[in-house]
Amino acid sequence: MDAWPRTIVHADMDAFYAAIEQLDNPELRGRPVLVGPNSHRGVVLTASYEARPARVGSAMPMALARRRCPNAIVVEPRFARYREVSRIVMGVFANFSPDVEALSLDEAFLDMSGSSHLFGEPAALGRRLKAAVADATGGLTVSVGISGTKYVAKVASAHRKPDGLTIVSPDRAREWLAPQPVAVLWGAGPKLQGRLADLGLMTVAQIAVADPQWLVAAIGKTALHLQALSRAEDARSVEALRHPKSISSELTLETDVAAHEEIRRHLRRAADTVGRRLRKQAYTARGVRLKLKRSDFRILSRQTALSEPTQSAERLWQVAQGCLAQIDDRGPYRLIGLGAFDLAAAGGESQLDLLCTATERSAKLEAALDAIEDRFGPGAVQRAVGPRGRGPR
DNA sequence: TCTGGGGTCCTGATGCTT
DNA sequence: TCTGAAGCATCAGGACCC
Repeated sequence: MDAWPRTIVHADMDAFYAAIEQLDNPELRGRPVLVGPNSHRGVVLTASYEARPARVGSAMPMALARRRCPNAIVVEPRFARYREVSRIVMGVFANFSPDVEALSLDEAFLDMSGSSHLFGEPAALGRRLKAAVADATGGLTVSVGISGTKYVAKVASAHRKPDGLTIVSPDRAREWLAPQPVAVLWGAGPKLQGRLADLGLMTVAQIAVADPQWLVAAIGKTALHLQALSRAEDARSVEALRHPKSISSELTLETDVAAHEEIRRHLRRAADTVGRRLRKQAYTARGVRLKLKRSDFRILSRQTALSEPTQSAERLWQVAQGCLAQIDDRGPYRLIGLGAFDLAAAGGESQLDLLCTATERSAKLEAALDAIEDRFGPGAVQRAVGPRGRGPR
């Protein structure tokens, strides 16, 4: 079929975390549910559809969400459970296509090009995929968008939520996008939307026909990317195997801190977490980045390139302390984070790293600590038994 | 209203090399 | 030997996404 040179599916689970809580606990069904930490600095991770008429949604401060929706039930997130259901959902997707690109726990792209003989035309394929997900999960719904590019498929899946199925034939994709607001363009967040509005550009159609030189002069090279999307041009393929470029851990503190000793303590926790993830996922890092968020929300960061790749928490911590020493600022800080970047598949570690890794912790203990942090949140082990990764010598 | 955590990508400034 | 330009890499910060 000429109109469908490629068939790309975007599948996005509806209010995933909240829907799982309602699935597991019948008392929550039909009631407004907010999933997120119930701390004074927490934000909503997911709001169930029953809560959304009260104008609450993801990333909203929990305190505000509770004011707007006082009858909502707040549920602490259970990421281990969400990962478990995610594996089931991804397994369903894998039954439909060998090319599945997971974007997060609750959404994925599937390349279904040339499989109409197996699953039928796009509408039939969409219905079968939705039914299979509901069947495998005990009733969770997924919104599906199908088109000829990743971008249009993604916009289509969000078009009719929840439990939607939107099919946009590639030959009318540009026409379908045209009347939509610029906010649907991937990469146009609140800041850029404001700048585009200042230029009188409110719809996708206006971006599509704007003079590219003028647009680049006005908003920079991002303009070319936006304009390609506005014309439904997106050649990216579905990539089943993607390697992470960085692994990080950060924590917003209950109260701001300024003392270096306390900052170092939090860095130790972050280094333990990042080191553990590096080892678990079999990567080494050649760079360490320290991140501090001041009370006024200004973010400071310092990074250091390593001469030797590492996956040792001890090494990450040492380097992060060096980064901390470079910062000429007294704080206080509300967030402390540590990231490892310039990742490579592990295998060529130095003898020193292997020694560090071997002596730091056994794999069994790692798994147990993982489970504890999953159950009780980041930093739970440190809160209970003190800084991790400094076992008896 | 008062703003999480884990990521990716882009941009401008700066410093190094040729 | 010195200097400036160009190209490139790195760094810090910002915006964005889920």
